[in-house]
Formats: sequence, C-alpha cells, structure tokens
Amino acid sequence: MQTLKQHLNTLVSRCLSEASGIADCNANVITASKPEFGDYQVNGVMSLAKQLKIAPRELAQSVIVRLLAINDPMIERMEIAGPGFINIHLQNAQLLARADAILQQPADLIPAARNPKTIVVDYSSPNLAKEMHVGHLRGTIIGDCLVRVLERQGHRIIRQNHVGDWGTQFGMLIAHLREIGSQQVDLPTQLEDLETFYRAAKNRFDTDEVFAETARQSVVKLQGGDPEYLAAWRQFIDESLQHSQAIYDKLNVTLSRKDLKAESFYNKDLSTIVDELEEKSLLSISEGARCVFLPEFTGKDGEPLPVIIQKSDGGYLYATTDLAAVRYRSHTLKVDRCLYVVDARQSLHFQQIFAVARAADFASPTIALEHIAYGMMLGSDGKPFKTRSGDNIKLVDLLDEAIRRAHRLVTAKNPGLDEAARLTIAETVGIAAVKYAELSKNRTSDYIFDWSTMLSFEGNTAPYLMYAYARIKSILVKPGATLKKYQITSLSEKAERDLLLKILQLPEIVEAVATDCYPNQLCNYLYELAGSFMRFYEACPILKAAQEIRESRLALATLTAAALSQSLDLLGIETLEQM
RNA sequence: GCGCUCGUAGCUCAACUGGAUAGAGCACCGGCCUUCUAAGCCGGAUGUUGCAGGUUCAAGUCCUGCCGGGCGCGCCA
Repeated sequence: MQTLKQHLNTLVSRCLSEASGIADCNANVITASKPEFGDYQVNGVMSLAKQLKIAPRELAQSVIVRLLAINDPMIERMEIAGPGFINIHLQNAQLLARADAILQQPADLIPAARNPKTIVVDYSSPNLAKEMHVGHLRGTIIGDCLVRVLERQGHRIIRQNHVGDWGTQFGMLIAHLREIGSQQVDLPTQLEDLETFYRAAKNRFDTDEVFAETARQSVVKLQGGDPEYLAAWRQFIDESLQHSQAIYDKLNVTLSRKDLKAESFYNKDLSTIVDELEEKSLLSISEGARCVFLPEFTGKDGEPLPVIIQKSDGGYLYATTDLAAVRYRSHTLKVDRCLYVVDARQSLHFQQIFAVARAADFASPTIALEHIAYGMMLGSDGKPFKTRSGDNIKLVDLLDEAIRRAHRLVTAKNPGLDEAARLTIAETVGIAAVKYAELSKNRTSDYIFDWSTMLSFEGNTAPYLMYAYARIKSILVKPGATLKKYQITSLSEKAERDLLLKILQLPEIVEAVATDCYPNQLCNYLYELAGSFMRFYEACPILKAAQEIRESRLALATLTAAALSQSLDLLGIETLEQM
C-alpha cells in the first residue's frame, strides 16, 4: 500500500502535468504545516505557474478541476490558499479503512520497500586498543537505527563492524602483555580496564627506551606472522572484543561477532590494491611514497592532493584498507549501497576513497557509496569533550550513570513497585534515554555533552514515549478492555482524528529515514505521535465511554501502541508495560 | 593559505530539503489528580534566524562577501 503522501503526490502530480502540459511534474505534496491548512498541502503549483508565466491560482484551480473529475475517495475537499497552495482535507472513511487494514495486519503499519536492496552498513568500528568511550556512542547508535529501519523495510543488510585491530600501537600492547604474561598474572583481570592497560603500555613506551625497542620489534614480529606474537595479539583482541560486545548487549545494539570485519581481514588484499592501482596507471611516487593524485582534489595553490597508498617504508595506511573494503563490498558482497556511519572529520578522506575506488573500479559504477557523517561531542565549554584529567569518558560509566538516575526517578515516581521491577525499569529507561538523546538530534551537527540534558526524562525524551506506551498498556489489561474485534468507528473528536492520521503517517517517515539517513526525523515524528496520544488520552475517556465509542477508542489505543512500539523498535528502544 | 562545516528564544534543539504568521523541550509564571499512570495535560512570556548584499511569487534553507566557532589538508587511524 502506498503512503498517504505518495498516493496524493502521484495523483496531484498527474493532474498538474495535464493542467500544465509539462511531463513528469512534481506536485510536491507535504503534510500541512498548520492544522488550518488541512491534512496535506500542495506546494508545487507556484513554481510551475511561474515557469509558464500564468497566474498560480488559476493553475491551481485547473488542477483542482481535474482532481474533482477523478473523484479520488481519499480526498474529501480542497481549497486554494495563499499565493497558490492547494490544501487537501482527507476523507474520514478512507482513514478508517486504512486503520481497519492495519488492525488486521499490524505489520502493514510499515510496508516493505518496493525494490529490496543489499546494503552494507559500516558502523561502530571501535579501536580495539582502547576501551569504548562516549565518542563511540553516536556512530554505534545511529548505525544501529539505520540498520533496523532498512531491515524493517525488507532490505538485505550486511552489518560491518570495521574494528581497528591492527597497527603500530598493538606492538606496544603486545610487548606489555607478554611481559605481564610471563609474570603469571591473570590476564582478564589485567585487561579489565583497557584504558588503564593502554596507558600503562604507553607510559612504558614513552619512558623506557628498551621497552620501546621491544615494542617496535613486536610490530615487526606480528606483521611477519610470528605464531607467539599472533597468539598474544589474538588474546588481546579477544579480550577487547568481549568488552565491546558487553557494551553492545547493554545498549541493545544488534551487532555481534558475526558482523566483525576487522582491519586485519584486509591485510592479504593490500598488495593487490597497490598492484591494481599500478596497472591502471593511477599510482605515482611522491617523496618516496606511492600516492594517487586525482584532479578533483587540490590543495593550496591548486596543487593536487595525494591519497597515500603505501608509505616510503613499504607500510600501508588506512586509506589502503578502506579501498580494500570498498572492493570487497562491491565485488565480493555485490551490494547495491554502502553506508559509512563515521564522524564528519573524515569526510575528505571518504570523498577521496570513493573517488579513487571509482577510478580504479574497486567500486562498481552502480554502487551507492554514502558517508553518513555525524558531528562531534563537545564539552560545555564548546571544546572536544574530555574529563578534567583529559581522558575520555568511558561508555560503561555513562551508561551506569544513566541507569542510576533512572532508578532514582522510578523509585520516586512509583514506590509501590518492588526493587527487582524498579531495577529492570531503570535499566531500560536509562539506556533508552541515552540512545534517544543521541538519535533525536540532527546527526550532522556537533553537540554539547551534558549529563543532565542527556539523562533528562522530561519532554522530548525516550521516557516520554515509553510512558505513552505504558499508559496504553495499563488500559488494555483492565477488565473492560477485552474485545472480540478491534475496529475504529469514531473520529468525531478532533483528538481521535489527529491521532489516527498521525499513526497512518508513520511509513512516510520511515521512507524518509531510509533514504536520507536522519534518525532524528523519526524521533520528531514519535514525539508528535506520543503528544497526539497524550492529548487524546486527556480529552477522550476510553473505558468510561459508551459501548461503541469505547470499542473504537480501545482500537485506536491498540493501534497507537503498535505504532509506538514498532517505531521505538526501529530506534533500538525497548518498551515497558509499566513504569 | 585552501577545503569542509556550523551560527535559530537565556540553555538544548526542530523546522518534511525553497513554502503560508520560524516551532518544541528545559528553565520561569499560572491552572488541572476522590475519575483509564501528573515521567502527563492546558494556558502565559521569550526571536533583526551572526552581519551585509543578491536570486526568487516565496529564503532560517540557495549564491556572493564579511564576522565568529569547529574540523580537515603526505607517509597515525
């Protein structure tokens, strides 16, 4: 089934083409910006009228005449407004018909995409040398949301957690690990805090010249495939992966070990990348390093900007690995679209990688390569966010604090619940609040990290949405709420109609998020949906209403619960029956 | 120096990608729980959308130039 917006846009666009004589017009139908403008508004008439040098209101009138002739059951009435808008009011009967269909089949609330695609989503990708910190939150959460949205639409999704498990810093860590290991110390305990371990290794590296040399030798041994060093490396990686998996589980993020495609996976391909670039005459040597220069990238004085593929000492760089990853995704996985959920600082890097990949045919001409960039986390002073001592805040610490605050709140709000129930609720609400705080902001902008803002439970927050859901659930389990058949029959109250229309608009938003990858659009929608329900809840008694109205409102509440839980699920947020 | 990006209410953010009188939440003031969960609802105050031009029937959104912040730009990832 088409969304309301798609249906109207197709319909009005066709009439606009007929009225104007121009093929393939876009009526540009959007949801009305204000209630008094109806349910949807047509924005596309005015620019077209300008092109044709005719009066916009006349063109609008001509479009309306054609729409009236079609007599589409969805449209109740229309009027021309302002300089040439067409305001469209929808027929209640059609809204009710759609509601009926969805109540029969709640999964139809979000219809499948017309042409399912295979899509790689590259996200989270922490550096395994260190503990995950707050900076990893955004990419992990946004990526997971996109994955859920696209998967829900029926696309085939391949998650790629491109973790950093290779490079010079691992020499240092292995050297330190081997030293400790020889002293018969319990390794998991030593690695319990990776950040501390990293600092200890780094400190030794910086202060002890003998150790530093051992560390450098360790890199060479590791890269040469020495079994002992590889074993130590694997041990470290395995331990670190357990740390990140614990975070994913706590966050209710869908990543697991099978989604790992670590940097080291591409080691075997790196020399091939160089060879193929060479074959295609894309490589040149500059100051001893092998580089690709592309005309579209120039630096100061119009000089071409290099992408360094191989260092003068023969080592490879992350650009090389990224090219290998593009090649693997395009030619081996054969995906249609590849999303890189990576912070905005790397946008030049990805522009270059995508361009080189195209030029060298590492990427097929048809694959869509998209950098889903997101902004940085800043402190309240507007500077990159660190603790007072200059360290990153560990993600576990943030999550634990969120859960603590949620526990305090639920204890205050609902003291009647037993401790076990309060703990469960606190965990769910705390995590949800953190995730929603990230998702509800436009991903491209930097944002200020602030404990109280992020862990706020009022207004446009996850708890507000979850509260709406819990309120519905508590009604639906009451004695008078059991019904044989759910059907909405009453839209006479404004709050009823507003709520139903909002529910029916969910697929429009999902479609937009799938295309543009802005999860905050879904959050905005959800906030409006929950707000519509809250107003309905205040204005329209459900259980106390007369039989027919009661059944209709129960059906509407049921449908709202479905819309809320399905949308929250797309955000990766769990619902609660009580809170 | 070049490039990217951001600048919206006291604070944190929206604004369906060029549409109608720029909206929410915090915070502040007032009203609503013997009635389905008050983590809620209703009402009030808050703006030269950094500045100056330009394009357009229409600009927070596009173009140019300033001002201010952030980030990136050859062998880290």
